[in-house]
Amino acid sequence: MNKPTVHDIAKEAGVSLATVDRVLNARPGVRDKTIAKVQGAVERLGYVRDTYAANLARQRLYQFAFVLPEGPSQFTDTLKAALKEAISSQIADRIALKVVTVPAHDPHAIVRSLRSLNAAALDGVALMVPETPQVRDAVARLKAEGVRIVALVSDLPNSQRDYFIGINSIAAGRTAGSLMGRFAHAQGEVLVVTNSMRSRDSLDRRLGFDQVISDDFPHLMALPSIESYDDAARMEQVVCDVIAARPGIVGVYSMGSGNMPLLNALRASGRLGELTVISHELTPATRQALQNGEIAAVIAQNVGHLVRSAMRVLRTLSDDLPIFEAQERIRIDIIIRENLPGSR
Amino acid sequence: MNKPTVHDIAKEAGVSLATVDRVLNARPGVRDKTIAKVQGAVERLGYVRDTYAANLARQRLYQFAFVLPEGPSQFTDTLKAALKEAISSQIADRIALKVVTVPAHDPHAIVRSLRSLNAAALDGVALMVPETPQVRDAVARLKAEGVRIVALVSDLPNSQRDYFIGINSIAAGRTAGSLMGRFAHAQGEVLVVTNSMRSRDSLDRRLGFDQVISDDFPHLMALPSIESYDDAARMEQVVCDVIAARPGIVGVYSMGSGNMPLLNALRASGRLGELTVISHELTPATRQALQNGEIAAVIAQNVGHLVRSAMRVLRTLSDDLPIFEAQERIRIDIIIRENLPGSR
DNA sequence: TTTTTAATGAGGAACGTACCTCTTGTCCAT
DNA sequence: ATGGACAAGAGGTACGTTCCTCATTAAAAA
Repeated sequence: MNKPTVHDIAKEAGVSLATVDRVLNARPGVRDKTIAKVQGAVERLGYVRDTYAANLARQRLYQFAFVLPEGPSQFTDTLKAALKEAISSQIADRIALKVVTVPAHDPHAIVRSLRSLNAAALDGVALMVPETPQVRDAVARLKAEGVRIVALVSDLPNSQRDYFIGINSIAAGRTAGSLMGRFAHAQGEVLVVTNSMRSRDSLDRRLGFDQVISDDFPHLMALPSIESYDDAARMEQVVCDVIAARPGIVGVYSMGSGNMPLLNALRASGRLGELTVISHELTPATRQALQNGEIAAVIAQNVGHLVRSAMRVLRTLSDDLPIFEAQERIRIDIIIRENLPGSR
Repeated sequence: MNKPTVHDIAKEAGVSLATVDRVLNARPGVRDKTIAKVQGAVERLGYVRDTYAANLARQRLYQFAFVLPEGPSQFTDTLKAALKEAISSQIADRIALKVVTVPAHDPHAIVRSLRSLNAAALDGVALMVPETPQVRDAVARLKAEGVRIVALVSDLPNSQRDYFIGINSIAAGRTAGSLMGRFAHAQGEVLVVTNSMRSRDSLDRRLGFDQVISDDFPHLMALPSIESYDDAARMEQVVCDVIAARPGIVGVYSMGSGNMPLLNALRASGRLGELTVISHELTPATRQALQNGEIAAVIAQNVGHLVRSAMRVLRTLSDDLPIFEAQERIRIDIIIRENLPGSR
């Protein structure tokens, strides 16, 4: 028995091809009774629309936009690289991609960018921006115009996003905490650094980290967060000072970007060897530090999966098809020197 | 500028559609000079064949077979489940799948199964069997008949497989060793258990594990491997005995399947709380034990990725297309309680 | 030069679906 | 009963590719 086609459905339901087409594509002009007949046939034969033939016929070109934070960040750089790579693969078949970068900390500029998108010519948007009331509104507007919205990396829990693709930040923080607790044997303090605690991701990571440290590893004490506000020099200076001032520090948890200045400061302190360093995101800097044994572990999300998943989900949403959740779940990767993936 | 089609190529190359088709599908009857003209046009326009339209026209149905070890193993069970799930998704579009189970330790039975496959009606085979001379020959025979071969989970390095999908066992062993060394602080011995050291995977994992332990963690000493030979009762008994006899044991490394009897024995010993247990493969048993805090970490490979990758690679090989390696690389997952993925 | 052979052109049908037009049928209100 | 509105049928073209046949041309062999 071969895969049933629309013709088989028509025969089975005792209606014409045109009617089957009307039902399948939810076009008007069909009685409820007839709709039921067709749907019955669909279920009896186990018909599934051949998406590829459909897109071929429809001359479908999915128009997606990726909105990413601009500015120098190794993480977004790798993300963009993954995006570029995906474009030239089968994954991006029939997908026209537009990448827009926005200043991450300027909600108004973000909204301006979102508004400048031509919603009419757009099927979906993947958004990696902090959630603000303005963003929330912009998302609602896009949704209203029929654009599918996917939150990427950091969720927009209070917006009308259709899907979130990324890892749970609390769980990521807990993972970091657990590794820190097990790796750092000696009693002592843990330095926690981040870009900015104004971001929800950082807050959640810190929350998860603290939960685990205080519950399971009483020999450690997590210090208040140090924030760099994207200022590498400042970060380096502050970390240097704190490390010098507090000999009780046994571990460092880096929650966000800016691992390069952090590592520079730690190297300068001469105490890197005795510290257990755990950071987020696999970038050239953290990869190198892992290899050197300077960082004990990196908590990461596979950017390749991230962008492929985003494209698959946007496409699936655009087709009003159900999402295969198991395939889209992004794992919290723990990376140490020994399981560091190859060249990419 | 839209995606170029065969018609555009024909125009650009100044030949007819038929000739373009002959060139693209490597059919005979075209002069070298003309082939060059067409290929030049292809490159200039950046033509990529629309695989879906092609398969539609060709009425292509990929015929793949998965050859998996039979017998009670939670790992192969999850693998089969992942396979079943993939079949009902878009991934398996135009793929007809046949799953064959073979007794893993009987090379002749494996070869019989492989021979019983109708090579003429088969495009590709994914093979998860130990490599023996007989298997090697059977693979060569299938290859000769034009069947693409992918080694799954354990490689067939000396056979003519087209691709290997799985993790590097030495690296997996090193990862386990590194975690063991960092998690188990106290000086002591590490018990190493496996199903059988006759399997290359176990040998390699042990090799990697020992490298790291002896190089980086001199406070630990890995004991000789205990083998269960698929005999749960025996495994339980031996582990019980060894645990009782050696109070210096601080860690347990389980390299293969059979985590259930191992855990039973450890629970019975009453010393599970003080032991650092690291095992392979995420199964219901190891998942439960992770959640209970009985196992410290699991080294895993994502079976979902495994089967999806296998299907993608087989399809790509069947189409004589280049493989997008970065996408097919299977990561060595480190799973602890905190980053245990959701329900599946 | 003529014959043979190989290389190429021209055109069309098919794959499963979408979407279009035009026609026919059915039912209800007037 | 008749018009109108809506439901359904019938048939077509298109999408990009494959694969087929048949005709034509150019080059090599006789």
